[in-house]
Amino acid sequence: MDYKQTLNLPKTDFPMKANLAKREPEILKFWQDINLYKRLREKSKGKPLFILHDGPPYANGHIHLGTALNKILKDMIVKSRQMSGFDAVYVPGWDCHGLPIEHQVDKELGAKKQNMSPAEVRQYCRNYAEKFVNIQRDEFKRLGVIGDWENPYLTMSYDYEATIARELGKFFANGSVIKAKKPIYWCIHCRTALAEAEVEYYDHESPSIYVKFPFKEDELLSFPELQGKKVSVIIWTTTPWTIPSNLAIALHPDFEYVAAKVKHENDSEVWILAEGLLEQCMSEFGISDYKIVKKFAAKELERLACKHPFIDRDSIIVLGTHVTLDSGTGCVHTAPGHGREDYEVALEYGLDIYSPVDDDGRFTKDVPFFAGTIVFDANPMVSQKLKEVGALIKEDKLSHSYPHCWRCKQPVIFRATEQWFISMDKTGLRQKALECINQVEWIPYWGKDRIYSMIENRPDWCISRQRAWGVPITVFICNDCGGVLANEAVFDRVVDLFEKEGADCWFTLSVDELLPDGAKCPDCGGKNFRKETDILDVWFDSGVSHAAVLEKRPELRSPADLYLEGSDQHRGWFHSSLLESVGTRERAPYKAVLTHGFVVDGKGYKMSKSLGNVIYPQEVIDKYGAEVLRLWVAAEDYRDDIRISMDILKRLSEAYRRVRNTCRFLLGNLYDFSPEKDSVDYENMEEIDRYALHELQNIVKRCRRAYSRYEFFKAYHAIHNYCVVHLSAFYLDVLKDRLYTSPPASKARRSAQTAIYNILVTLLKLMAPILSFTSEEAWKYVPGEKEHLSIHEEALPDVVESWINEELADRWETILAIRSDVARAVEKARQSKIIGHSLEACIFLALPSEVFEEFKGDKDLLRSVFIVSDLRFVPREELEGDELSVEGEKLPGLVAKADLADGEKCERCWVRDKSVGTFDDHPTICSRCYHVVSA
RNA sequence: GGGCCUAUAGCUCAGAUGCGGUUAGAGCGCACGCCUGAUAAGCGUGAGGUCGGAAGUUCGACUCUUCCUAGGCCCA
Repeated sequence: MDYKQTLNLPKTDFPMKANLAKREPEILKFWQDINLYKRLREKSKGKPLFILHDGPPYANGHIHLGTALNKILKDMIVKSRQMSGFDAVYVPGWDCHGLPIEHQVDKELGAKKQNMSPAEVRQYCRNYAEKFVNIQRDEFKRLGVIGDWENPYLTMSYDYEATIARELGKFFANGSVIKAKKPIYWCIHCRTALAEAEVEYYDHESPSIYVKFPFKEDELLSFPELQGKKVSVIIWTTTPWTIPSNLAIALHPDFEYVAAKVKHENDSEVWILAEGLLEQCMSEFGISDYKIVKKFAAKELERLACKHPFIDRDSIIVLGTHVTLDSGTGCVHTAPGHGREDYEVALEYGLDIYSPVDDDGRFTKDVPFFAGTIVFDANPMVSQKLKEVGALIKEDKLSHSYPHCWRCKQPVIFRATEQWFISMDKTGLRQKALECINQVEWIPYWGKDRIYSMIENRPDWCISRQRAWGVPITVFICNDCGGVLANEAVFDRVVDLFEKEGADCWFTLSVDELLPDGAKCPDCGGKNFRKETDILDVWFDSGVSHAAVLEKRPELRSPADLYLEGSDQHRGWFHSSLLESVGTRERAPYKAVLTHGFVVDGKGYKMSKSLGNVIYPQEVIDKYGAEVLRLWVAAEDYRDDIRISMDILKRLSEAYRRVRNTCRFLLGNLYDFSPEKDSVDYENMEEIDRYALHELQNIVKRCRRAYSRYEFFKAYHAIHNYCVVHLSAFYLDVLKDRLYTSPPASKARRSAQTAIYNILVTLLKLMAPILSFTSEEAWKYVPGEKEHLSIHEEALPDVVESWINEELADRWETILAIRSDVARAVEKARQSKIIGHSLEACIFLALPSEVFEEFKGDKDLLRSVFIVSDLRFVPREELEGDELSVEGEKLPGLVAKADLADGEKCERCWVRDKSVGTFDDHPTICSRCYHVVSA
């Protein structure tokens, strides 16, 4: 007889092999077909809202691991909150305006662009953005991210553009917008102002020159020892082209300066520089023969005037704490129109913000010798000129970190131009923002310090750009007096038009069509206007998303519960959103802000094409499936840098298989189980099954706590560990005998099935926010009636208090300790070739007396837990000295030994038993099986 | 150059409140073995860290301080 046929072996169609690359799209289609997002919304009506407001990625290019990580994290949060009883609405968005797209379009259009109107170029940009919105949408959906993908928000949609204009109007109305000349980063190649966020630093080779600025003759009257001498201040610069714009020389107020007598080109001269740099400079100049003739405190030289080396103009001495002794001479060449610190110190001293450079980077007509020259080309010419006038001490080259344009990668310049700013202090914006920061929960906590110091120290917000693809600064300039028309009526009119036609109409309609009736210049009463042609910084666009999305959509609200982005957004979106919201509403647009780190390679280095360590999401999806990518996001502590490598992914895919297989085994043993009909009441369940349910509650507790704190790595470890240690290696292994050999409908078997059914359902729900595909796939195989079509409509399991039994847990902790020591005894016997499978063993066990007292009546329970054929309690002395015996490690005082069990192996249940061979009609099976088979 | 952050076994994370105190724990991977009724599965055993480095505070530090190194984000 084939006794195997009489066993209840596991059966399931749930495949062992995931084949995720193929199966995931089927599950995605299922979600699409049932319209999961819509179903979730309908079923969640009336539940408390949880709003995770999506930060809009830029609609350019394909997604990368960073964006994938971000979206998966958001998805796991939204799903876990949804399953925790919230109505977790998720509206994804895209940032559509801005230079990168315009740049790409420039490339595609090439020369054709010259003949196109701004409106036509904008249409091209719009199409370009739309294309990548669609691409990225598909890529995000492929990751299993559930959201309102049919109705995302786009910063280029008409209503969004109208909101941008409306919000800008509020800043004009409250008086915080100012127009000012200010040095800003300027890309002469792109002919545009760049935000701080738009420059990147690369190494660049610059000239390095030391230049003499001679004192005016009568400036040194108070220093008799310098009378009649040729005295100069020595400066150092790596931008010779800014020398024509020099208006001052900055010294540090706390440094000591010296006048040193030197011989230079056969002339006796006196040079002034910082004492701390004297030696270094002299050796640099190759001058060994010098003598200090006087020392100064910087203060003594303040406001004295030097002569510009080749222009008839003074250069006065100013004091500034930005001066350092790291390099140069301690005397800093200051061109207020060409440097941030130069500018600031110039404001203090009332100097002109002089910047005689045009949009193309050419010197204007005011500049003698170099008018019309591109500034970078002027570098050698300036050096030459300085040499001619005898002002150049030394010329060299220096490789250093220098700002470059983020798009064209060309070096940028600092240049003062007329720009629009939102003032940080005029209306107290900075102070109010700092106060609001304290109202927000920052996760991790140090994010607060980070953004606080950024807001504390940032300059005014430059909101204007000289480009085409963006929302215009919708104000009018009076042709007669240059006054600005930016009142409520203007903005109301523009907002109306934008809502109907989009911001493009600013470019297609005439001034008269755009102006509200009866518009007059507030300054001169004039009626002739031109449009401002600058557009807004795109950070302003995304910064108003709380107004354009959270406040506008009925299903959302502001402030959001959570903003979640990479830690770079402390200066980006968190920052601009805060300023916009505080500036117009006096409160932060978010209650909490969560940040994650950056994706780096397996060694902790950032990913870059040049290092060749870039991994693309698509590679991972093709090879392992999006599920493994999700598991990666879950497994890593995202608050730090997040490492990824093919090795890490391989590990994760193995961990995935383990979890999947555990689910499969659970399913396989439920093929004939109906939870409604076959469940056994808790009180009637076997002890070990009740213990399993107790342990299950621990994992529920751990996961729920982890989810509530967004600590997915803890949930992942808890789930994985549970599957491997508790289920696979212990509980399920022990259960096999009972599940397989008992009569199918016996209470013993139904008890086990009741436990594993509950375990399975609980486990799948706990997994669902992370392993969204697999939990959904397995959900379909779970027996019994289900209320919902998708597991994502279910709630996370609650802790079942009545299943918690600490007393039972204590008892089983001891059993597991004994089991662990017994396993070592079994292993010893195995190594000695006495047994193979543990079922061949009989365990001889000596326990400490109090433990023995507790378990002496549980021989058969322990036997089954050890998965052996026989168990005998023996006195300690009987085992001591036996080379097969093992001392207890987990349970000190225990001694255990494994030996071959008596009797024959039952062909059906594989237990060795003396009863095998005693039944004439079934001579190869044991009495236990005999009763099952002959029943 | 400045601000913030990180650094525990080959890998991913721990030791539940951003607080110093028994021989630093898991899982994975690895090695060896078993099983062939979870089988491109399953089980067992074992070997691996002195907590990035140095100094200091302390009766005592992986946990506190300083400095250094490496890496990340932001800024210059």
